[in-house]
Amino acid sequence: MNLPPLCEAFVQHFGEMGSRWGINRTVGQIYAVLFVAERPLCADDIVERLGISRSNVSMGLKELQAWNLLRQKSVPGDRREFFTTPDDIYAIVRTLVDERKKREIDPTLTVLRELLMRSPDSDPERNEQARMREMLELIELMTGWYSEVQKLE
Amino acid sequence: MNLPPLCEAFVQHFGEMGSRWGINRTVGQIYAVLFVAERPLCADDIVERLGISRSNVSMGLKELQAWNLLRQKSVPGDRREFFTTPDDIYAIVRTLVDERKKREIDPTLTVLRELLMRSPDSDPERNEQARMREMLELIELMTGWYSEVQKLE
DNA sequence: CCTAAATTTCAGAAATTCCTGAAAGTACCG
DNA sequence: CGGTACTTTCAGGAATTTCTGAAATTTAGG
Repeated sequence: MNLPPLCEAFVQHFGEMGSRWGINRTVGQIYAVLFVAERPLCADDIVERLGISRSNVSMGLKELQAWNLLRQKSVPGDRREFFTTPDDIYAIVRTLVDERKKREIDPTLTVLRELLMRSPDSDPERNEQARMREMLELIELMTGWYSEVQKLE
Repeated sequence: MNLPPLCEAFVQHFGEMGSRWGINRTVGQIYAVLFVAERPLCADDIVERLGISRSNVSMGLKELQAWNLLRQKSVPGDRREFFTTPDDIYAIVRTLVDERKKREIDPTLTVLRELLMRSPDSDPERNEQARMREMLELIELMTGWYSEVQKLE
């Protein structure tokens, strides 16, 4: 890793946290590098700083874009793409929360609705159903609040 | 898997979500089984319902306990341990959020404080430092709010 | 079109995580 | 104690995820 000491420690930490955050080590490190960089970086800058393969960087950037966590800058007369994280950290956090909701909550909401929709009340699994319905209602309540809060912003 | 169809679908879904939630498939499935069960279950009940090895269940239960997500019941005259999820789903969610904060946020808070503490302001990495400080301040703000809300409950 | 710079894809190697059966541990009872 | 019913630990095999280099694809000039 080819970074000054403070940055290196920061990047290492984000790598380790990456796994706990459902992204992998490399993706976490790429984000950390972009986050502290004082100018937009291109893929090869990241290769150089992290000492990982070019293709790995490409995949990592793709994943971060799928998470909506990057801004793309192009420099006129330069064919390469440059990337930054949004300047406003609060915006980053909002995006993170949104995306996690999309991946971690919404699918469950959908599945619970479907399951409960198509099973009759007279089911032999009546009790289990009640428990699932309870869960569904709590999730609906909480996502409802969340989308209210989102509107206010 | 030895479960009635609605439950099986529910359990399968929680297995798949498990990975997105930082626990693994089996642990997710174990929790789902306990969640819908209408009585406390012992380890062998879970083995039977999920068709996985006894030792895997043991490890899964241990992990769920580390997450504080189980209640333990003992039946007098029976040597086995029985487990349930808390009845109050809202309590489950609170625990989940607490534990995730503990694993996903608090370590970062600690590391950032340490890093920024020991590097002088005159550092050549002044710019990167500023960005890290910004992040630290936002996390402090947010965890501060969170502990206020916690007190109210 | 053709070339060259840059990016993406992807098969399989490397690393990591998960799962199992066997063995060891624990606790209770007679 | 010795036996029994249950639980935990753990080495190593199975499965999954991550990473790489080589090849394919895209893009912008000339």
